[in-house]
Amino acid sequence: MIRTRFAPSPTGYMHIGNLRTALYEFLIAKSGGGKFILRIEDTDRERLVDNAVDVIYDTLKASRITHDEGPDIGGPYGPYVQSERKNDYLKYALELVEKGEAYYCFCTKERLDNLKQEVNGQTVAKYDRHCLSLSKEEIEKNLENKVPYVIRQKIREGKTTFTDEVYGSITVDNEEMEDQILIKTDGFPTYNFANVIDDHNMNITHVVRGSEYLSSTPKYNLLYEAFGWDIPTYIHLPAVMKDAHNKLSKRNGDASFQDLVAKGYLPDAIINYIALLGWAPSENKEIFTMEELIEAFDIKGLSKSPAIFDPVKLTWMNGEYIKKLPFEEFYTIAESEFKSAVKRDDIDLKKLASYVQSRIGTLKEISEKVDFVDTLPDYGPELYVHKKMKTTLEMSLENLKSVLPVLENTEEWTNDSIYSEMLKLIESMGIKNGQMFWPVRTALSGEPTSPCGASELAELLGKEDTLVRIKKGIEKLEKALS
RNA sequence: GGCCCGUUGGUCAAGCGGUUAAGACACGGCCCUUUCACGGCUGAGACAGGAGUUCGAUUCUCCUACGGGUCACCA
Repeated sequence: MIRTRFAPSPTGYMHIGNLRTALYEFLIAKSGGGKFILRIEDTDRERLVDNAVDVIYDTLKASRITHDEGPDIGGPYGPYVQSERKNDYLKYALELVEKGEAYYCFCTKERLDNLKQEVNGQTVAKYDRHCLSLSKEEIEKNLENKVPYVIRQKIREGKTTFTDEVYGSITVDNEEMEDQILIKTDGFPTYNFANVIDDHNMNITHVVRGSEYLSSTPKYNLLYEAFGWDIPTYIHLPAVMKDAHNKLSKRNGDASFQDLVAKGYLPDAIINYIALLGWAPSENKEIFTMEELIEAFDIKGLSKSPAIFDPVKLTWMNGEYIKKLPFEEFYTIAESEFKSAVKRDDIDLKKLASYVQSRIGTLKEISEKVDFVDTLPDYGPELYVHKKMKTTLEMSLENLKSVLPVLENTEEWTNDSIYSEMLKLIESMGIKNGQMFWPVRTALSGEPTSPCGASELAELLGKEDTLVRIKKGIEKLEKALS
């Protein structure tokens, strides 16, 4: 059975690349009827952040990426937090020391620093195996004297080849690798080591992670081989980029999942969009529910090259999701936006919302679409000139003047009756529809575009305000023409 | 710098030796239309460069260029 794991370290922030990795891990497991495990990798005691684990839970939950085992729900392979497995790691490291696959190292930080060299502005260092030649007696003595130590993996000579499901077969000369540290001075394992131990003990069959781990994968293999364990299937994922040169990252101030949600993006849309960043389905389709993603997912569709995160396309997709929402559901999630954007209490917000639903890419666009309701913007008279409607200032003035008494005499203030009254007037004046509707729409909204047409605006704003706004329009036009 | 990986329109991408090189976003035009949006139609736009293999290369191999990753007691 396929078992994948998402193994974030709790640093208080879930970036999009991370989330996409979790998604793919989830999809790989689920599309094969397997299990998806959440494991918290908190071996770096200096970078722990409060509540960071909650951010992880909340994000996964909102994304509908549900884990089958994890710290919060337990499971047969617990504990699922690395700090709670601390003692295990030392045991395994000592097993390797016993086998001659690892050794104690008592080198000081200073000595190690001296090994470092500058190469083209980059600090490069390779451990010189100083402690590999220590005698048993020296080691015993150091341990007795409580000299701080680390345990290092002894890299064997030769070449290491591994197969990645995305990148294919890769061979690296072991000369390229240094004797990496397995257990740190503080007794905690390094990420690489803890990863191998836990993945093995938790029966992880598919190791899925970012392509930045491609270079260290040979070391993983050497570790599996040293223990005599089966090597898992490797699936490395291309990076998610901000632009051609930079990855999406917290450091660059790029949006995290939470940021995007706060900006008015729907979690389902975000997931759908990032699923397509680095993966393509075999069918030509773009909108997927999570169930459909599970159904359609195939490792073969994974890409090798990095993908640039495009907020414009995300916004389009989010708009698609918003439009597809049943109105009541849309109103439930958008109500607060409408309430804070419209202070007037005589407005039928639901009606307004029904007009807005098909016209926004994100929830945050609501306020700019409905701002005109509370206060008529200070628009310029040139707004009345519309090329396609063939309207002019003079014509607009004349038509507003003629529609005013008609509206004043309209008793039943509904869209239908306002619309038909206006049509009657248009017919009697022998003008084009747009030549009446455009000036009215403009006078009522004061905006170049509005979420609905003239009669709907009139109904929405109410008779009193409608008449006031048309009179203001007449004044404005008269002033402009004088 | 060593090693590893990558390179199809502005972006996401299909393609897996023979195609008029899909599709989506964005962009232009048209239609629809009570403005805008939606929807429909349509246009422009790409195989990094060079060798080789082959009857035939976007597809296979090599080289070059460019880009990314990695070289920690960080993950």
